[in-house]
Amino acid sequence: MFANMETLLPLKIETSIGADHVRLARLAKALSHPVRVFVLEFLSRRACCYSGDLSDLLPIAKSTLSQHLRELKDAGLIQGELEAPKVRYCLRRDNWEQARALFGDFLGLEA
Amino acid sequence: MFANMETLLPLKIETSIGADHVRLARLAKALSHPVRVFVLEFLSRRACCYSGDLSDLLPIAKSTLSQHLRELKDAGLIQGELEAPKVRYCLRRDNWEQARALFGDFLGLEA
DNA sequence: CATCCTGTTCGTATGTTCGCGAACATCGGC
DNA sequence: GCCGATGTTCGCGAACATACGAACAGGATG
Repeated sequence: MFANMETLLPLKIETSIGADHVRLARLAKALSHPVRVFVLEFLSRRACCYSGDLSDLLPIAKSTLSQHLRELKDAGLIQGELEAPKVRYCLRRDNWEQARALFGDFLGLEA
Repeated sequence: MFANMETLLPLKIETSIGADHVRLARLAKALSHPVRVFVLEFLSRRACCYSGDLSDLLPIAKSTLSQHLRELKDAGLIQGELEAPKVRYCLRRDNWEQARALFGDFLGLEA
């Protein structure tokens, strides 16, 4: 047997899955629900929108929408600011660009 | 109140989430784990590979890898053929192209 | 200050994902 | 016909995801 058996696993990790794989998977997870895809597409066209705009369009409870928005926020893809009684959501352009770059690289696409 | 209140929800569905949102979310879900991202990237470079090749590289149990491969197969992104004692996995180019098109459209990227 | 409007958070229920080892299936070779 | 090599499927527990309504928070407005 190998004396350094316990070192093999870390070696495997290094030589296979890297930070970009994890990052891309994290982004893909954020995109892994139709509602979140819709929200991102919606926001990528308009500059910003209110939570209520989305709630009017989507056939889900407000609490559910709020949860999806939080996931997008946690993934760094959107940001929300309290504005009067409403909440204004915008795309986070910096991370959106990073996402485009990562997916583009992975899929062999370009801007 | 509206007399046709019960028709509003289907209307919402039609006017918001469409088939492409669902399709993209389905693909994103397949990409939502680092191991699956790695496998796809690996396969997109080489034409095909054996399950054992991946097992040698990845720090996970074979049964776990098999599960991830099945998910990619269910998503239509890869195909596996039994070849002697091994299993040969290849990218499904047709659906891979469709995935590239969907993501490209969504992200505003071109081939 | 009470109220309304807009969203978020909480609690809960239900199902899905992830990882493993054990057991099983399949095929070539002895 | 049995064995070994290679993967898949099964069964399980822990963790996470999805959805909802009820309850809560914060700011404008009467």
